[in-house]
Amino acid sequence: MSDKQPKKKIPQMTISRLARYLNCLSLLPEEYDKEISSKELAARIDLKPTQVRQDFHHFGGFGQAGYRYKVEDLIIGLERILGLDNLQNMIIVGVGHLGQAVANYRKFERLGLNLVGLFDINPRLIGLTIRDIRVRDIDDIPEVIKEHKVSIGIITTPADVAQETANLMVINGIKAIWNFSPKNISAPHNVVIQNEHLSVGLMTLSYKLKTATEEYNTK
Amino acid sequence: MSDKQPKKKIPQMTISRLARYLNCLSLLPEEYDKEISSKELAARIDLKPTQVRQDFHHFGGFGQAGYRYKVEDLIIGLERILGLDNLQNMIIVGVGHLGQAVANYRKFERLGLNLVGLFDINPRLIGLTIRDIRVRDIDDIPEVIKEHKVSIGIITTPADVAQETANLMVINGIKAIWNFSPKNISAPHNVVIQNEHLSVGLMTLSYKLKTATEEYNTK
DNA sequence: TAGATTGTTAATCGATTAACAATC
DNA sequence: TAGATTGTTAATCGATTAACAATC
Repeated sequence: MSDKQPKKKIPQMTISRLARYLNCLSLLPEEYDKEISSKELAARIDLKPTQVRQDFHHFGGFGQAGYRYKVEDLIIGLERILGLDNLQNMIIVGVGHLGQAVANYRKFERLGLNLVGLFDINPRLIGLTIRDIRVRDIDDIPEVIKEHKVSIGIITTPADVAQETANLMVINGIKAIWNFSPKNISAPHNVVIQNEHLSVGLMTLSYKLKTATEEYNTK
Repeated sequence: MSDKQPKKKIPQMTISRLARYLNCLSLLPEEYDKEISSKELAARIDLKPTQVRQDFHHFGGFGQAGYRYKVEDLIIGLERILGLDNLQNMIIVGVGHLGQAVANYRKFERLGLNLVGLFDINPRLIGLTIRDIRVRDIDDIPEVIKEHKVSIGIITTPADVAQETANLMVINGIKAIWNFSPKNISAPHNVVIQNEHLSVGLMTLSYKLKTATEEYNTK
């Protein structure tokens, strides 16, 4: 009953929540090792139980009326929905601090994401080894993409070369781009782009701080 | 007409879009130097003109019927709404690659956000100077917060010390926390928290890649 | 049985889009 | 005037929440 393909488009917000459910489940303490209810899961990430069940309902549900969810079933189901069940190879272009920070992100392996290449133009960085991967010149990108069937490209370059980096990735067949540069990049519509714009988060924080301060001051 | 205080709670999505509007406006090419229409602005970030006007309407609007928006008015108005018009001081705790990447983020100054302290426990890092700021021991945090009236704390520590770092910030009076560690942190409800969880973005990308591939395969 | 649970439909709520008067 | 524009209300659309049958 948990294998239904969704007919309708799944809301973006539901996808974000699925990611948060999965995160939460993988960090669960001992006592929830085996089973968890929608109520308990919801409480842990500050949502309502019906929200959890409705989100799962898009995919036919992961449990059975009367029983609580089996944690293992949830994890496996969510991973399959999110496409984390089959291995994807990734490269990082731009090995400054941000690129090295991303390269050292510990969760990649567990998510079935495999880093196979690091690239830069800076001769000082080329030859360095990070996480057992040697930093290579960007000229080697086509070769590595072909050799490892890379599907995901991560851009951690300066903004002014982000677009040409994306172009290079697209030409060589990359299907998804995770963009950390502050500029929006464009690509053919069959290439998926996820922008990670720090400024949006920072401005949101600033807004929350402002409104919280105002509330406090008028009390 | 652009100074109305909103009575009702502003949707989170509206705030994110305001941030994107502001971003877009600050990157505008010459020809839009002076004025821009809701249609043009919307097109640049893939939205509908009515969405833009409705978002602005929450705050009473920024223009006048018949005229296009004055870019300068928009920028000033959005900055004020987002709380970017008065200076805030920030510190970064954790000066690994991620911390250094954030410290080097170029937009801070323009957004009225002022980095005044860098902290770590690693003796190798303490004493280093980044962006004219000397890395200090975390024991100095209380002193610096008091001296500079720091309101924003940025956590770029490993996950296992994220919560205690947050506690230290809260005790010393910090009002907003920008958390880059993969763990959710908790704080009193009068302290604002913005989590920046990479895994959510990465899982979203993975989901998009999966569904795009499926579509392609069934065509 | 009583209490707790999920799946699922229906009701509510909120956000986006459309329509249009007012203005230039 | 005709065309373009914003502000603002109304209509539509979609997402969240509530309710409840089925199940344990």
